[in-house]
Amino acid sequence: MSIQLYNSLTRRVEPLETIDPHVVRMYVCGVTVYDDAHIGHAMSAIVFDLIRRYLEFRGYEVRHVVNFTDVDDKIIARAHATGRDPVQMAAQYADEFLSQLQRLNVLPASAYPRATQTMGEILDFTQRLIDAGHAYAAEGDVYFRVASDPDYGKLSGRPLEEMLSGTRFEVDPRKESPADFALWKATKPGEPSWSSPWGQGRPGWHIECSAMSMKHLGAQIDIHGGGNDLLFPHHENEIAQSECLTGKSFARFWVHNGMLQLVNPATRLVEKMSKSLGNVVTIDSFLTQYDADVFRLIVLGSYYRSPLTYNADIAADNARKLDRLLGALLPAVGIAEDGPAAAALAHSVESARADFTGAMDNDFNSAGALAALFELVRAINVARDAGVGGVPFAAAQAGYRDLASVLGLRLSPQPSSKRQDVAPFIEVLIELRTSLRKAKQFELADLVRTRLSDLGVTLEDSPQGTRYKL
RNA sequence: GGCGACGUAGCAAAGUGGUAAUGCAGCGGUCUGCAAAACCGCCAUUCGCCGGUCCGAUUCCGGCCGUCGCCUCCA
Repeated sequence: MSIQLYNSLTRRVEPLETIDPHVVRMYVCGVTVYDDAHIGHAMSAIVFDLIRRYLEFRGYEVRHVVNFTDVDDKIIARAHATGRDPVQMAAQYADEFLSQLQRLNVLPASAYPRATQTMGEILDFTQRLIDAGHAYAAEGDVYFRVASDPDYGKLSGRPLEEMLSGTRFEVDPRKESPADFALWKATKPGEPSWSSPWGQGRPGWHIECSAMSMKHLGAQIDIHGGGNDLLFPHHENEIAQSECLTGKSFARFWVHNGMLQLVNPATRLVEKMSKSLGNVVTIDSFLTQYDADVFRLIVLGSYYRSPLTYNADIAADNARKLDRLLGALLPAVGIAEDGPAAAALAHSVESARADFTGAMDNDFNSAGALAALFELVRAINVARDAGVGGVPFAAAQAGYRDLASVLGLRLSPQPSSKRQDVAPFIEVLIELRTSLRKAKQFELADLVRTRLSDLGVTLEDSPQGTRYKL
C-alpha cells in the first residue's frame, strides 16, 4: 500500500506519487530569524522531520531543504532596536536554531539556504518575471502582477475578485492592483541592500522561497511544507510566481502543520503561540526542564494538521509517558529463549510493526503509530515478567528501538551535568539503604527512600538491585 | 463578512457504516518487608446538538451551537 497524504491544494488525501519513484523532493519554509525560536517552530520542524524519517523508512531518498529568511522588515526593525547589524544578528539566530534542532533530534536537512545567499537567483527570477510580463518595476520596487495569473488563488480558495473587494489590502499608488505583491523592495536608509537593475534594494518575502526551492530542488518538487499560517498569502504567492515563471506546476503536495497554541493566563483564551503575541515558550527553556523526547511525544500524540494546545500539565503527562517507554528497555530478568512467551513476543513485534506502518501510511498518523509502540511496550514487559531473555528478548527490544527511532525518539535521556554531579551521592545512599534492608532495619531504609523521594529521586527495588529515577 | 479546520471518557488523543485504539490520571488485585516499577482487572451502552439517508451512523448528507486558524508579519 502506498503512503496517503493530505494535500492542501486539493483538500483531499491522495496517494504520494513522486516525480522520481524513489526520491522525494521536499521544501519546507523555515523561520524568520529575528528572535529566539519557540516550541511552535520546534513543532513544525519535528512534523517535517517525522515525515522525512518515515519516508526514508519506506525506502525513499529524501532531499529535504529548509530555508532561513534572514533579511526582512522584522529583522531590520529588531536589529535597529537592539543596536545590532541585521545580517549578523540573523546569522546568529539561525545558528542557534540549528543547534536547537540538533538537540531536538531533528535530522539535518540536505540544505539550509538563506535569502542573503540566494541573491543572484532571486534577481534572475525577478527579471525573468518582468520579461514575461508577470511583473513590473515601479520606483525601485518590483511587483508581481497578480492579474497575469489566471490560477491565482487556487491554493487558498480565494477568488481574486473577492480578495479585492475586501478592505484588507492597503492601497499603494505604485501598484497596479492592491493584490500585487513585492518581489523586490527599494532600500531605505540604514537597511541592508543589494544592487539590482532597479536600484539598491532587497528581496520581498515570497520570492526567496521560490528561488531557493528551484535552486536546490529544481523547477518541480514533490512536497512543499510549512505552517498553515503560511498558506495565504505566502504559499499562494509562491505558486503564482513559480508557475508563471516555469509554466509547470510547482509542488505536487502542499503540506501544512497546525499551530501550537496555548492558553493565555491573562485572558484565559486559547491562542497561537507567536512572537507578536509575546506568549512564547522558547525551545531553550523547554529543554532545560524536559528531555527532547518529551516534546517529541507531545507532537507525536496528535495529528500534525490539528492545532496542538500546550501547557505545563501536558508536558508533565508526556514526561510520564516517556518513563513508560523507557521502562521497556530495562534488561531481561530471565534466560528463556524459546517457549510460548518468546513466540508471543516475536509475534507482538511483527504486529506492532504492521500497525505502526499502517498508521503512518495513513497521512502520518503518529498517534496511531505511538499506540502500536505502547502495545509493544506491554508485550516486552509481559515477556520479561515471563522470564524471556537472551536473543529473542534483545531482538524485540531492538525492533522496538527501531520503530521508536522512525518517530525520532532517542529513548536515552541525555544526562544533564547536574544529574551526573549528583549521581555518586545517590549511589552512596542506595548502598547505605541496601545494607539497612539486609539488616532488616526497614524504618531507617524507608527514611532514606522517603527523603530521596522528597528531593525528586524515586527508588525502584528489584532482584537485580535498586534503580533510581530523577 | 469570506475561506478552512475541528468538537470522542477526568485529561490528551486515534479510529470505523455494524455497537469505541493508546497514554496519563483514578479504582481493585498480584508481586514486594513496605513501596516503586511491572503485570492482571475495572474505568465512554457512547462519540457537541437536531434532523435526513441506510437493515444499521460516532463514522455519509443538511442545519444549528461551540472552539480555532487564515484573510496583515507569523512555523
